[in-house]
Amino acid sequence: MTGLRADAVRNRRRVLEAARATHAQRGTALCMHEVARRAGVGVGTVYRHFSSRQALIDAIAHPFFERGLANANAVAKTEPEGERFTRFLRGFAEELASHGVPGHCMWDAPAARPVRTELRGLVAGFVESGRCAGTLRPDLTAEDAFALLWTIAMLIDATDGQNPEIWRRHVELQLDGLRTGLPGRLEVPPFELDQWDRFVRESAARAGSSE
Amino acid sequence: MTGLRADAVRNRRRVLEAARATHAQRGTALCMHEVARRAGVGVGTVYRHFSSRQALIDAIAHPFFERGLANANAVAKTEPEGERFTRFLRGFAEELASHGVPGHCMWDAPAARPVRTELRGLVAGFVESGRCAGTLRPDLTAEDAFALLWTIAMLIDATDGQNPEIWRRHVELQLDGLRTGLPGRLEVPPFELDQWDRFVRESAARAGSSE
DNA sequence: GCGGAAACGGATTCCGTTTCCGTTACACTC
DNA sequence: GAGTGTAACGGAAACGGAATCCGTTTCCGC
Repeated sequence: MTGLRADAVRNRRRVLEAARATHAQRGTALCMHEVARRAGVGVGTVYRHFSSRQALIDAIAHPFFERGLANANAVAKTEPEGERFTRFLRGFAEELASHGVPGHCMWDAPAARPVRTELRGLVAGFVESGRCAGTLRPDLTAEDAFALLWTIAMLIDATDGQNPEIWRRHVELQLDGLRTGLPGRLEVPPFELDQWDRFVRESAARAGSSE
Repeated sequence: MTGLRADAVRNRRRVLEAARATHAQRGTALCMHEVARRAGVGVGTVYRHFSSRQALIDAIAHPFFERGLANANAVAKTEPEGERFTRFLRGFAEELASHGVPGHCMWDAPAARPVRTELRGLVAGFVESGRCAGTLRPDLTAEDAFALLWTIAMLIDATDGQNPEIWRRHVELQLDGLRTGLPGRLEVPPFELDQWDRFVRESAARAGSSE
């Protein structure tokens, strides 16, 4: 990244800013011409820095995951074990709703991979803590939590965080349903992390190709 | 619809068949040229019958809802009150996974509106029965169920029904979480049907415009 | 300041949707 | 069964947006 020429650095920053501004208005339907125009550069330059539309959106997604991670770290530090997952999920949803969300795509954005991995580790820890503390059902897995996060993100993203009555209610219903209770054992086995990874990759590819 | 010239009727049928075949292979990323070629007609003809790509996809969505409705009717007739919602949701998910699903868009497809409305009424009935029978949590609303159906559909649709380990597990986790148990009262109020309708409309529009 | 590598910009290609209009052939009359 | 009005057809072309290509410009080490 360093070793870039001065004008290149400047333009890269401008393009990113323009992309963020455009994304804020148009969502993931942003158009490369418009980003270029706003940044005061040619389309070619946009493509020099971000090899595709998708790559540009990925780059925008990065700060979102960073905030998520900061959030998760705060939760890990300040919340009691039994409450961590609940607090994290609520915060995640609010964050998703208030700062425009890159859709499907963001779940596989290469730029954000390390951050996402770390975030995932923390979430897995929250699930474990909750189970040990006896506040989450004992057969809940980290992967179940990831899938849940994904569906909630879809619900929120579908209308860019409008309709809070709907997604807040959904989140609470979920949280309540995951508590320890008298529900029976699930007859369906848990799935593995790499199955989830594959799922995310495929769904992102599918969403990308049709867009 | 009737009063159409004989050749028009024939072509309309051919286009629909071709569209279904193409959709089965390519998902909602089908291309109008290809549909036209397969149907042995010109693109113009496709557009005469279906005013846009979206309209064509809507038309494909119709039979899906009809099968869903048939399914729901069967459930209403044969299953005990307390089990209806569970059985319906499982069947809905399997159906979604096995017959290619039109994505976001289908939830607002005008062609399927009457069928969808009827289906929705039945689902509301299932929720009510479950609550009365004491198998579903008493604060669950029909609208909660619709939102749940939507998120499950997204999960399944994201990889066209591949990854059954993931979505089956998710469905069972949901069903188990909705049972009567000792979970607390939700602090978040239920939302209204028209809020849900607005949500669906907006999300479909958003998904459509970016495709 | 000079040379050449790096970066630029936008015309161009590519690909998919949608429109438009000259042609075709159905259906109805006599 | 020929004649006529018109619904329906087909496909060429316009359009819109992503991605590429290449001639031009700018930077920076010497």
